Amino acid sequence: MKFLSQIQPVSLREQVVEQVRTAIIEGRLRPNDHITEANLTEQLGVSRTPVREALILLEREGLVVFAPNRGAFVRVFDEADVEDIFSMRTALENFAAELLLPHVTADDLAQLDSIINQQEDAIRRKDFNNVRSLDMAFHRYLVHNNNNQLLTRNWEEIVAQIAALLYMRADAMPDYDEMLAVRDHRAILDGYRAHNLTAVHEANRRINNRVAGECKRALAINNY
Amino acid sequence: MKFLSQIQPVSLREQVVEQVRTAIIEGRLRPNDHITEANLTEQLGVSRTPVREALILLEREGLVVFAPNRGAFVRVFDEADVEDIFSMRTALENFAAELLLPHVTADDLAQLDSIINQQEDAIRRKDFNNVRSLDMAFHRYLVHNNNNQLLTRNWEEIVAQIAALLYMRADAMPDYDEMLAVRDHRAILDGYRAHNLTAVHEANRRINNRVAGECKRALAINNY
DNA sequence: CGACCGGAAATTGCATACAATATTATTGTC
DNA sequence: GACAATAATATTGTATGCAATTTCCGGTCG
Repeated sequence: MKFLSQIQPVSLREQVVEQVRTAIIEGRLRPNDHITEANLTEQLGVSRTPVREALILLEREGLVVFAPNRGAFVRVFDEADVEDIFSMRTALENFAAELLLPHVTADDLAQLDSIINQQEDAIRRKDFNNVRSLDMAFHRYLVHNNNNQLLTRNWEEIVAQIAALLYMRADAMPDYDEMLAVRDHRAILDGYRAHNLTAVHEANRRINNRVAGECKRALAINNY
Repeated sequence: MKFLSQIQPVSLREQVVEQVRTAIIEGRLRPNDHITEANLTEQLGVSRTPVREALILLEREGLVVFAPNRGAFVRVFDEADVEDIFSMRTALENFAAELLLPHVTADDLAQLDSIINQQEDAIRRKDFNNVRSLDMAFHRYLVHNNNNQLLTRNWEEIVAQIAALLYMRADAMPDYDEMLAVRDHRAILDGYRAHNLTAVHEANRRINNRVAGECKRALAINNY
């Protein structure tokens, strides 16, 4: 009987990608910050090669941009980017709903409900880091459950960009009402409960439009 | 008045990506072929560094896979991959239709019609390379016209994988009726002409399901 | 004749060295 | 003191070197 999973060597490159991506998503690296290979090399204690390879991957993910011979900068999103990101996200989550709705189980619904309740608690405790990760966990559950690798990958890529945007929104709008997200999630969950695809699509669209609008306003406030 | 566009230095890395990707898409590199850095270095006359970086990017694109310490291999798709790819493609092209349909112009429709006619001609002349690129051009027109960078990128990534699959289909089914694609494209175009989103969605779904089925059978025939 | 062991070859993963380019600081002139 | 020319610095882009791991092949022993 198999009770252990294969050990995979995880390359330095992937570890660097992971760390820098997390730093951007968590807002320790801010839009337009200059990232030099030398700096990362120093902080991480590895040579330029894996650092460089990691930056190239992050560029493809849309989290950093290169200025030729000048280095990498944390990507600054403009209004058009925000529009693209959220409309694409809507499309992907609607697709996920099409895949999942026919097979959704009672256990799935219970899990999702539990995530929402934990998020509500975290908001009450003002534990905002957990709020964010629980918010993501809700959507991630809906997307990952379909076992469509392409969907998962494309969604994860977008969600990293969104995470960065949400940190910016939090800066611009310090007294943002986090409970809105909880209500939104309940609307989506209700759609799944009712096996009503149109309702899920409608909820996704409404939510993403709202958040996109907030991000655009936040961009303006932080004048990027 | 601006009449020239900026010249951008194109890195060796990108050139290598381009060449290897094209080789895979055009079937000069076949599924499971072993790609070594040394081999590419030799053929392309550049050092290992840009070659290596290119392979890492191609892995992210899903065109090659790495076996740790053994090298890169051209990716072999299985039935589940095919299912994922074509269902995702349907989702993306349906999304593209949502974006484009409200703004589609008479000129767009004429361009698309012209592409279809050229494809029909190419089939009659048995100019199969052109058939393939015209087929892609039709879909690409519909996707690129939306100016949604994310959509474009995700679609291009998938379409590269599909191109590789279609070469495999051609091997397995030498007397495949290429005219089917022409009829399909006309169905899509009719949907756009009638400003009927549901019709476009329906056509996309039907077409992608058919082609996915063909690719799965081709996989079995070539026993991958 | 087949299984097994060992070493050579192949191959990547990471580190470092060198070259090219862009930015910044400095110096000299007016 | 402002400005231009130039030198110095910072930084990437590319090439090469070295170590670790895996595969392959030949030889030896049962």
